[in-house]
Amino acid sequence: MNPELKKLSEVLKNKGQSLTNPRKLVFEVLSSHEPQTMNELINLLSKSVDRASVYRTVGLFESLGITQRLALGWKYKIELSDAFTHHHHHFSCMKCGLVITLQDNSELEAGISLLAKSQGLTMTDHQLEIRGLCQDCTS
Amino acid sequence: MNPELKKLSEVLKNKGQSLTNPRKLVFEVLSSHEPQTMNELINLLSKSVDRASVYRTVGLFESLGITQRLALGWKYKIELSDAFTHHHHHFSCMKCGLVITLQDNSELEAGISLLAKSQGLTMTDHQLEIRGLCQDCTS
DNA sequence: CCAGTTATTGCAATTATGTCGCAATAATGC
DNA sequence: GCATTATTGCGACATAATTGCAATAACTGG
Repeated sequence: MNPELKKLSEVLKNKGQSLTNPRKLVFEVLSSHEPQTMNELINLLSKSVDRASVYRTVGLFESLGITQRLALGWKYKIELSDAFTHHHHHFSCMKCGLVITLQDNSELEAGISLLAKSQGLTMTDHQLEIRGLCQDCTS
Repeated sequence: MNPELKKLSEVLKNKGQSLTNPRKLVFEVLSSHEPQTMNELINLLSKSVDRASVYRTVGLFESLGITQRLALGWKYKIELSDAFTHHHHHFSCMKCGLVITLQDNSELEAGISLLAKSQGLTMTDHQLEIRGLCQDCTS
């Protein structure tokens, strides 16, 4: 079992949840692709997992902090949370829909933490989306 | 006519669009409330505006840059864009659902612009959501 | 490693959300 | 005001998401 899957298995066990086949499959798709819309997930898994189970699995994963939901462009998408990938932000091209993952930037991160702290808020998580035009669409 | 509405009227006229009653009403609800989900909008306006028109109006507003769509918590919500309010970010409490508007912070903004520029991307817009626990839910 | 127990799945039905065509209506320019 | 044109509301449709329940798969202790 690959290390990522092992981690998933542990997280699930810790919360009293079982590692089922549908859950493995959803996790694998999320591990190996860009952020997915629900429909993309459902289509990719259509032969092996039922629609309803994809919804239930994503719901579970979200409640356990395994995945997070982002608004990118006009649709919401699902991706693994920071514990399973490294923290990053996104750019979406509003013309062609391209999504680009942006490298972490420690100064920016520090600024964001500070902003939360200054308001007495406990930050568990954050997401930044930059919208605009990608290089191809700019020219 | 209040100054905000006047501005709306001008923007619409500039783009060859008319200022209709449904559009005024949708705009007024957005002006006077926190970011709204589509359903909140539809329910608040159910006596005066048809569902389909709310969708069409929000679509129009988005395409004209009057409103923008945000992912807050688990749902996407609609709010007036920066031209009609001042630029800001959001905090969402993942326990009670409270949404807090965070003051603009010029250093943070500069960092975000820089990040986009360094990748050769043209930024038209961005949104930051900080998630966590509000003061009440922390204690 | 097997059987019993319990959680999870797949399926079908249902509900919620979003879109579309079209006749009736309201807004704009003159 | 009146004619012209865009917009609305309505009903029908399409898509997305949720639910109940019987069948099935995963976990536990022996």
